[in-house]
Amino acid sequence: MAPRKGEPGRFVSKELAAEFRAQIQSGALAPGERLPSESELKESRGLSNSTVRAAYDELKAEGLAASRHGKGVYVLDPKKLIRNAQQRFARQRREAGQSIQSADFEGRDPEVEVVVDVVAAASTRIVELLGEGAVCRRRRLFSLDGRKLQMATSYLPSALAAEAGVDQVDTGAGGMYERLAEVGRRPVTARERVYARTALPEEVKALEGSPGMSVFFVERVAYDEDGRVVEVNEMTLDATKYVLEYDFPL
Amino acid sequence: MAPRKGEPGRFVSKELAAEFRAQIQSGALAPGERLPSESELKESRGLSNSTVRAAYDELKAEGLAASRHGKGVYVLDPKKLIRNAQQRFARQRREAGQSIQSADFEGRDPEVEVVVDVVAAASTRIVELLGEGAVCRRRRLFSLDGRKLQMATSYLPSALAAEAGVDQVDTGAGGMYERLAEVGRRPVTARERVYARTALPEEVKALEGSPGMSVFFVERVAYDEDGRVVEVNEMTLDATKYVLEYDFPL
DNA sequence: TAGTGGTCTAGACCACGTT
DNA sequence: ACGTGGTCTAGACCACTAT
Repeated sequence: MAPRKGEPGRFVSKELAAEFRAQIQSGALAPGERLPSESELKESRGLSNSTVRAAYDELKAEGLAASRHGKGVYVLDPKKLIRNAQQRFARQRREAGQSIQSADFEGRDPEVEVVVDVVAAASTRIVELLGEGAVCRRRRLFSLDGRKLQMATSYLPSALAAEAGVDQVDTGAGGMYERLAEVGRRPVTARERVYARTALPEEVKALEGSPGMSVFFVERVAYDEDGRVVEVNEMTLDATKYVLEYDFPL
Repeated sequence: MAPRKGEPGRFVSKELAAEFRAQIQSGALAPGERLPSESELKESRGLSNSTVRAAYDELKAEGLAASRHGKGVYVLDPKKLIRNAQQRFARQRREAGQSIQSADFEGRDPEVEVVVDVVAAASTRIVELLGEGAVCRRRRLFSLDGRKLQMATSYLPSALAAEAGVDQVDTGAGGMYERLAEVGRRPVTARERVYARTALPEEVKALEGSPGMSVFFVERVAYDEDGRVVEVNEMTLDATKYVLEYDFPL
């Protein structure tokens, strides 16, 4: 066949991707709809399966579509959860007895799976931030409507964690930060560093996404009044479902 | 051949990627080094070129490596520029006559290409934020050491842009925000929304990156004292080269 | 001209989900 | 059993970079 017809730089798979991209963005293909199957396109357009796959891989990486093995490739919903770093910590929410994380979900009911384990060997980055010695690690997996959204791992100096009683699964009304405040170590400022990259294979599995999906990696460091680090939280967020929002003075 | 040897779920390309990923992260393969060529691996391991490519594509998407057509695949430098949203606007820098953007580059000498054009048809999102009518669009492309880092497009109400004189290429000492302050419309707060996804083909070309690379898309909206929108800036940043940093009170 | 990455074909086989 | 996505092969041809 003629894989190319015209000037160089025009590639069948890119054009096919562009075609579906346009249809998705114009709304001609609505969220939840199924794209044509590989074999369908292969036959109707005289392509090989790899070419069709390359096109679909592009759309999946951009967060426009996702595949379900054995079922098909589906258009994703472009709506995203807005995670506002400051609003999540608003005083009225904390005092109302809500946990910090629940503000992410705008009144919805997130399923949170909590794992607690004390870790002897922390990463060099965690040791750099929290100092030496064992740290208490709290790990959470957040879901909404059965879809995995975010993994979060919280690190604290082990002595502080024990003192504040946050080495338990249930940290009580107001969440962990209230417990820290009660022992005089209230976090008052935070710094977040945001990275973006394609998900590693294990992250794809954990978040139940497609290979090629983008993720945010967020490192949040919380400081008390004296500037001491009281918590480090490493988060991996599905970037196809999240927008990060930050307000600040100029 | 035997493409698989053992339990299912083990894939040659993923294992190959994991092997090089480990070597890169351990430092056994240093930044700037060349990975084995496709044909080399193809022969030495009895694989097809597509399998090797799949492995390298994974590394490229994760930002660990990048390919140069006709030359080879090279390990990327994991060091990143830290873009602190607040520090960029620190008063002392502005008053010292520095432009806002230059704080991104930590004393280095960025090459900035500026394009100015007035646009009649703005996107619906821009119209939603700035109101109707024409807007003045300033477009910049930032490079460092010849590597493209960031594209930024700034939108302002056209009347305001003309009044403040920022429809020129050179916005003068202190940059655009000082010009706005001089006409009584100093921006005092901002909100940034951060998206992450795989780069579109045109973005890959503009940033001179590899297909599959991740990018940040940042929408910054700046408000004056009265809460009016004075500027919207849409930025696309190479996520393999940038970390976004935000400080805030809790 | 030789070596490299980039795209594509034609076909095989596997794993998942449904009927 | 059948259709779907996911991986892989073996080989072709093109485009870019160097010599």
